[in-house]
This record gives sequence, structure tokens and C-alpha cells, in this order.
Amino acid sequence: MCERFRNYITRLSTTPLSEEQWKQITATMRLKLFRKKQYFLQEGDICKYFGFIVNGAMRQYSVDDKGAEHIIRLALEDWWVGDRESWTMLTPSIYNIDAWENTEVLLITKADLVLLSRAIPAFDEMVRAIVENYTIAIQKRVNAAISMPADRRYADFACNHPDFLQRFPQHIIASYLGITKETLSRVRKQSLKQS
Amino acid sequence: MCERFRNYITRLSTTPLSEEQWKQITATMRLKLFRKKQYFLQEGDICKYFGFIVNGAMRQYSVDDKGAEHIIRLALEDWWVGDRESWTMLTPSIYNIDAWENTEVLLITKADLVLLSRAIPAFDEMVRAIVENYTIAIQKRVNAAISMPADRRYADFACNHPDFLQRFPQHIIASYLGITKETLSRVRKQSLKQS
DNA sequence: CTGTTTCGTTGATATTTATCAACGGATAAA
DNA sequence: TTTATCCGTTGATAAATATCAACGAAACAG
Repeated sequence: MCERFRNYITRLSTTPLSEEQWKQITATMRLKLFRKKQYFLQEGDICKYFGFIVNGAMRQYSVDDKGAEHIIRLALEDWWVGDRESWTMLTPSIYNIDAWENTEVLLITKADLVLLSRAIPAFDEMVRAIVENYTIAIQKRVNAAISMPADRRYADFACNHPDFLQRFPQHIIASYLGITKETLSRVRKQSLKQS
Repeated sequence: MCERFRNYITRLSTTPLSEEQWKQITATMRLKLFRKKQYFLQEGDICKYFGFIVNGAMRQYSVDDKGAEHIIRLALEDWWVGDRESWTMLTPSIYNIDAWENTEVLLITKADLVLLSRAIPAFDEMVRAIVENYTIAIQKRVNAAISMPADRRYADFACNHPDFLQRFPQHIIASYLGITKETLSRVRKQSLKQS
């Protein structure tokens, strides 16, 4: 059932993971089902868990003064969800995270994460790799946001995350890219003509 | 001379730093002067060092197909410079980093960073704190980029980084915010009227 | 099956932002 | 000093994108 996570660790680390260690991990992390629309984290909450998505889809977003949602992050299988700021500072989160599909998540607390990292080299390596990958990816996203027009941002996104296009509707993708659904619709029509 | 870095470590960590450990750090990291306009990293280079700015100012930017520069990151005293992607993947960087003022930088290689982190708990804590702070800050920047209009982005920036406004000219700030210098000039005029 | 919501599209229009061109002041270099 | 470069501003105009409104199709809930 959680084989997916085991493979994930193996993929992100060089040290092998013993049967014993894997048992410790499964004994520590709890599997929880979030039904469609259920909150993983709600604005004002403190983020006590990070979650590894075993299957399903979630989104992280902020809500502005006019009630409009802005998608900060999308996550599918093998992605993590949680709010780093709230998690590390223990402050109320300004974001919401909810399930877009029914989603199975492996939960871990900060304390347990520290424990497992100390006890299991492969786990520690994985954590470091996650952070590395995340910072690289988000750096690119900032670069795209400040230097590319809407159509190129979409082209980039479609190229790098074709799976997201299959799982999330266009108005969600649009919000993620910082444009309206109407603009995205027009951008897509254009890009079809040219191919 | 590098007292600034010592204070920085102390501030970001809870473990004290012994005289012995500090000596090890200064013996490992090299102080280098970059004169105004000198490259710290040039597009196509592999980023072999991260640098802690002891004094001065640097900028990181990409250059698009039309030759326009897009400021990815600005850095003053107590900030780090380097390209995470190139550094971790050992791939040629797509960014440039150069000195905006004459700048003194403490250099460290990846190997040395690992060594010092293993040997010195305070150093390790500092590295973790940097990564935490960085991910939180850049997350907010993405949020701003996709959910705020130009004037609010500027107001936010001015509020959070008043020191940057003093040290970098407006066209650099504008690029950092993803707008043109003309637009920034108009935004500022508006914001003056209202206060 | 039937009403309801979600989703994507399109058109008309408004707003925001970029582009282009020009200017004056400040600063640095010769 | 003179000359050149950098910097910020402004106006006129163009382009990109948002907003508002309406529609039909599909998916879903009762």
C-alpha cells in the first residue's frame, strides 16, 4: 500500500533502506484519507504535519480580500503537502490546502521527521533531496513569473508537468500560472493553431 | 573583519560556537573581493562556490533572447549568493551573478560545507536555518507574483526590504518585481500622493 | 430522470502594463 | 572643464491581460 513511498525513498537516496528501517518508518507515519474537498490545512491553523501523497491530488492556495483563490502549489502522487512557514515557525498559516480528489496521505510530524532523519540515513538523504529539488523548482517558477508572458509560462508548464494538465481543470492551472481562466483558454487556442 | 559572519552564525543557531570551531571555519572559507561589475558567476559556468556577503551588494539575473536582464535575486550584507541548481547538479548555470558594488565575499565549496556541517553543530544549524528561511521567503515571492498587481508588489517589497531601496537603483528594483522601470516610476508617484 | 453545479469557451470592453521616444539631472570619466 | 553614461521621469501609444456577461456541454446529486 505504501510501497510507493518506499520506492520514493529509494529513488531519492543512495543508502539502502533495510527492512527494519522501513518498519520504523511505517510505524511512525500515519496513513490518512482525505475526501475530495476536505481540508488538509485551513487558513489560521498551525501546520503540524507534512504529508506525502500516496495517491490523489491536492492544492494549496491563498484567498485574497475579494475572496478570490490563488493557487500556490499543486500536488499529485509522490509530492508533499504542507506549509513550510507555519510548520517551522509554528505560526497560523495564511494558506489553505485541500483535496482535489480523494487522496491518501502519509502524515509525519516535525518531531518524527527529526527522529527518522537521525535514525535512518536514507531518510535523511531523502529529506535533503526534497529541499534541494524544491528550492531549484521554485527558483525557476519565480524566474518564469517575472520574465515570461502568459503564453510562454503555460507552454513551459505544459512541457514540465503534462500530468498536472490531465488531473486539474483549466481554471486551476490558470490560477497557478497567475492568469485568468479566460486568458488561458485563449492562449491554448493560439498554441493549437500553431501546431 | 569576518566578525559579521561570526555574528550571523550565532544569530541563526542555538548551539554556541567555540573559538576552536571558529578558527576551523575561517581556515576553510576564503575571503575574496569582487569589484563593481565583476562576475561572481557567469552564464554557462558551474557554480563551485556559495558566497556570504561580508559587505557590498550583488545581483543574480538571467538574460532573455532579446538581451533583456531579469533580476532573480538581490543580495546585501548577510545574504548568500550562488546558484543552487548549478551547485547541486553540477550543471552549467543559466544565471549571472555580479557585484553591484565592490563586495567582499566569504567563499565555500560544497565539500567544505559538508565537512563543516558535520564537524560543527552551530554551522549545521545555520545551514538548515538558511534553507528554511529561503524557502519561506521565496514561497511568499511566488505568492506575490501570481496574486498581486504591480503596485502592491512594490509596496510589499518596500515594506520588507527598505534597505534594498537605498542600495539599488529603481530599474533594478523594477526588474526584480517583474515590471518595467517606467511602470515602477508611475507606481511610486501614485503611492506618494496617497501618503 | 432532472435540476444543479462545474467547466471551458467566446465576445465586448476596461484596465493594466509595456513600448517607444524624449528630456534633464546627476555622476563619472577623459 | 567637457563629454559620456547612467538614472529617473513623463507623454503618447500599443499590447497584454482582466473583467463582465452569456452560452452550451459535461458531470454530478437528488
